[in-house]
Amino acid sequence: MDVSHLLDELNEAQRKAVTTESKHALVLAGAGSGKTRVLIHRLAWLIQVEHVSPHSILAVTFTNKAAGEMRERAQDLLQVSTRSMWIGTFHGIAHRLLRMHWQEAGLPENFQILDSDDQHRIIRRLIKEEGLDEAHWPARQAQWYINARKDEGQRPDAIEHMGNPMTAQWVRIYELYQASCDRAGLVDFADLLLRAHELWLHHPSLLDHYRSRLSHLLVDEFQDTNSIQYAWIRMLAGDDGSVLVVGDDDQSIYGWRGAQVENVQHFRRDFTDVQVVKLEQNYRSSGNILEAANALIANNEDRMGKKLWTADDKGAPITLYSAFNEQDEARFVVEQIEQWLGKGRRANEAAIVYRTSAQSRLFEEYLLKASIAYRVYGGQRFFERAEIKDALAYLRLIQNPNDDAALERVINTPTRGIGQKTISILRLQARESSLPMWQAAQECARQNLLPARALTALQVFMSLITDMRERMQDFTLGNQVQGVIEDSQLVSHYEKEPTEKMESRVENLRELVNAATAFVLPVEDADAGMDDLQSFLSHASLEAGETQGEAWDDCVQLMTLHSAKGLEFPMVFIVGLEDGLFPHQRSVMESGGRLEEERRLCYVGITRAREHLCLSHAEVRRMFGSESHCRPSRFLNEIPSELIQEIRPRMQVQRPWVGARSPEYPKPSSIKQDWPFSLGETVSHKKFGSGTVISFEGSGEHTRVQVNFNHAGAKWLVVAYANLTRS
DNA sequence: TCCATTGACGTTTTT
DNA sequence: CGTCAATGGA
Repeated sequence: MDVSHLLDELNEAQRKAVTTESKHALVLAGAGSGKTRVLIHRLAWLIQVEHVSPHSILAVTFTNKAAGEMRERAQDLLQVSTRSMWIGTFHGIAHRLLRMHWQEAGLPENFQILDSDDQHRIIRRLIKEEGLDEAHWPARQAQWYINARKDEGQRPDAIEHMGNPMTAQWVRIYELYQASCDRAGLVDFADLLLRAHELWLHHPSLLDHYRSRLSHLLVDEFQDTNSIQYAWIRMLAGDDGSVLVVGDDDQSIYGWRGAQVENVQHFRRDFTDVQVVKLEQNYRSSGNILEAANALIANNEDRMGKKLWTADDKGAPITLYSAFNEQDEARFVVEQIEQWLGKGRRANEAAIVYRTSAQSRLFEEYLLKASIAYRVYGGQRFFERAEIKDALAYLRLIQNPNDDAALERVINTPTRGIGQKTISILRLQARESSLPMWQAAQECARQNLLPARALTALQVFMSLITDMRERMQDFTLGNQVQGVIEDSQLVSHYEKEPTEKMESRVENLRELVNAATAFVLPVEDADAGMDDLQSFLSHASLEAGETQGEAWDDCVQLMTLHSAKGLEFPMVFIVGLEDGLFPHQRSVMESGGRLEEERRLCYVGITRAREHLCLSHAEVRRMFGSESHCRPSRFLNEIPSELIQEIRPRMQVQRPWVGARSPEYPKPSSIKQDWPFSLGETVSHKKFGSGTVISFEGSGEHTRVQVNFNHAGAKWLVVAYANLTRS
């Protein structure tokens, strides 16, 4: 068979990875080096050249987006159905296994997935019930503790607390939480992975079956795997499975979430016959940008070591703007974007990237003022909205009345006279008898433990749920959702809210009905024995849906550095490069590689840029209400200065004085009006060619401008005589 | 039950 | 400075 189409467009290193004859392969793929392409082509190679059955391939990623993209691209390249291939996220695949083998996994058939919000509520409630001081034992920390233990594969009984009362207390909370989830048939995200691992651990015959079936494993973003994911891969691979992992240790930015970069090193140790391939040719960024990235990341120790290079030119210099304060920074960035647009470039080619999400606000403000459309990544997701979760909670109760998280959510939403008192009686009863709350409620009714009024209210609620279930048994999914929203009277409940919010909430509920109506039960879910409702609910938890806006909208993109990973833009602004903000204060203080992770984050940011990279920092920034002077980020010093062109206004006006609040305070933007050009603008000169405006001086006919010419270097020119033109 | 005021707190986020 | 959650009064 002619396989040239699989190799033709690959470079040598990529080919080596795709055609490897070693049993295992570790592909160290630098940013923009075509790692997804390698993964896809390897997949196709296995099928078309090595004649591996698609049925035997498992490809895992971290995000649904990546999984979807992989399936799509594989489909395109192979021109055969990818349906029989297992392509998905770790969580998605674990979930599927648990649905198929719920009995062996010790789960009820109708178990539900608990998202982190629900998890938080449960834990908080539990800590209260225990009578613990919430200031001393914050639910957030307990949640973090539990998830961290699960990510390490530890169940409560396996944790040694060695007499440490602190640890003992956390373990106790973990135990209580787990018991409460088990009673309710709830499985949290970390539990999906842990249980999938335990499923094989405790059922060797099942493991054998999957080992012989899934003989070829492909793992994307390997540097982000945590202990349990790594253990799971190892277990599945066994002695005979073949594993190819792709990752970049320099882009490991999720250590704080349990990701173990060490897995990249361990892979070579734990697997035999591993071919290591480094992909270092970059197809994304210009030479200057890559050089900056290389120089920066070289400051990290313990790297596998890679050096990106490109066949392209050096490209435009990296620009650096030192703003007076965060307002000035935002103003500058927006002005640059206006120029970008003025050159006929598109808004969605530009991205503003920052360390903390709170930083987006000012940029939004200035973009709004300039009437430039923008989109902020990482807002609230569709299935996480309160009204959607309420509606889903009713559906979950229909599916599984023991789902305590769902019951607590809607037992009094809309208000139906079941107050805190009644609910705590139910909880108490549930705890004492180790029953889910639904059954505890029945018990309370039977034993007459409630005042008449509360009892009536409770019975109204319970029959509402029971009636819904019976009435809607044969409904289509869309009608079920519609029916639940009607019967629960959620719409009129939300209509009582202040106008603006209410409209979008009601609109969202309508959208939920649309989503349910359009939902098609995926074949693999049907295979795993799920019905429409169960599959829909699982999807809602596992992929909480689009953040907001459509990616293809022509908007300036605003996002944190974390969410920028995997994306690329012709024009990238990395803002807020100040010590304390980026690197973040908390990372500077804590040791243990935190600072190196920040540096990797910066590396990720830099390597998002294709043509233009613009860095900025503010000298004064208002944080938590008070102003603070900020040193430029140490990362700026780690980028060779010859790659950076500083754009620095030489204001005739005094620098804005700190804390000035007078309204007539001269804003940099109003000063700019007098100047024919703006900072950073590209201009051209008859003799010197084109260059960038980097500074101003004087006013009126004496205005001088400093231009850094691409060939002639930096020059001061009197605007009145120089005859500069915009380009 | 609902609204208003007060108080604590303040990375990064996908599943 | 802003947000969110908890508390307390009507």
